[in-house]
Amino acid sequence: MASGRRIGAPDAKNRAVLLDAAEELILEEGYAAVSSRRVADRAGLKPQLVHYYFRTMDDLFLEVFRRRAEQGLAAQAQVLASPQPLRALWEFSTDRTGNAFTLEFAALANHRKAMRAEMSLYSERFRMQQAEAFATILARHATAPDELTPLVMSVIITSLSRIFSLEETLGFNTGHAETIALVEKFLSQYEGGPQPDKS
Amino acid sequence: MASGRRIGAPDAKNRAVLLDAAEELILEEGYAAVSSRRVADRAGLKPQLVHYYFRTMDDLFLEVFRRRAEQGLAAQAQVLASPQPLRALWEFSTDRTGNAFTLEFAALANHRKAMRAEMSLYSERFRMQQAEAFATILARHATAPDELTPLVMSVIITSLSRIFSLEETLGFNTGHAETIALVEKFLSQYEGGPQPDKS
DNA sequence: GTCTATAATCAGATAGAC
DNA sequence: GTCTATCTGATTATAGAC
Repeated sequence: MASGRRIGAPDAKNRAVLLDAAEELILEEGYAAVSSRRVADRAGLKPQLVHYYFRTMDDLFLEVFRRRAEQGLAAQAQVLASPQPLRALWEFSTDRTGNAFTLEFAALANHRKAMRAEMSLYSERFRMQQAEAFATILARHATAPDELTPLVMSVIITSLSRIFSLEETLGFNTGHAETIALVEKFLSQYEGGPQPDKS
Repeated sequence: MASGRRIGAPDAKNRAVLLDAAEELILEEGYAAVSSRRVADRAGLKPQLVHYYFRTMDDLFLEVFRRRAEQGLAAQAQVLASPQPLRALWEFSTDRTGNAFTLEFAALANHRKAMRAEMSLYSERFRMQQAEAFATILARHATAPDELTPLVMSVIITSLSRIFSLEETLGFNTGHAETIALVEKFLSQYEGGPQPDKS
């Protein structure tokens, strides 16, 4: 028995309201600005409720992360089912909001063991999901050099798009246009030119 | 006149002591854990002194950033003077400590205007310094495709090494070995194999 | 030029009321 | 199962003492 304190039901309505409020705050002001008081204010609830539904603030952060990560995995699965999965992933990985979250959680994970473990786990799942989708594409292209495995493509695409997104958020984009042109050339080589989305 | 409050001399000894303490704390526990009390404790000084030498905590962060950034630019200039600048930059950009700082400051910059402006400025200087050094290398290689400009090389090398460093800090390295092998091949193509450093 | 006493506010967490 | 009164301590910042 770790503690006699009781905790709210996982499906309680106010629990979700608090998660939403915390998520918004993380995005708008960063994880460091997220306190029980501010979360509660935004949710229209009393601050003590944060500690009723989440044992500690770190628990709250973990739950927000898990929720976003699961949504992200589902969204990425959709994206990878596109007829041009490389191109689709490139667009997907450039998403500003998604990358803003990743930055916040990475900063948190850097100093909190539980968050680090969780992020590592989900990073693996994201990357493997990408690699599996790319394996199909590359099988069709005998021209691909041996070194360009699905995993390598996944690493390069997400690394570049993440840094681009981050730097653009900082208001800095030197060298982006030229590099995007190179990526574009690469994408066209493996999937053909950009096709208008019919969905 | 913004405020009647006085501020400590820029070259005062305790000012540097506080900067050192803040820098250590940012690295070890993250910017969110940096308070005037904790900085002062580590420096062996009274908390109020932080506000004597730095008007606000944000000013302190800004000063820590500037100091590191200037040191970084000097270090990078040395590195780029190497006989194998591409290879040297690749090693340099993989530095864990440097990337940990960048992560913290990026998270801060995401929500603070002054920090964002400062980071943008220095990012530009780092990138241009790299691109200028690479221009010399690429001039010797008529085999380089047109798209692979010095700026593009700079973007790709730093993007990959940053993400690698970050992911490894999280304890996650899926796909790294394969991608590094590809980078290695690329480096050898432009600069020859790894040479033992004689310095 | 250097430092401190003090103000005003906010923080996470828990025991206990409904 | 849901919520609140309350404790204890930390936070930034300033006005004023040396």
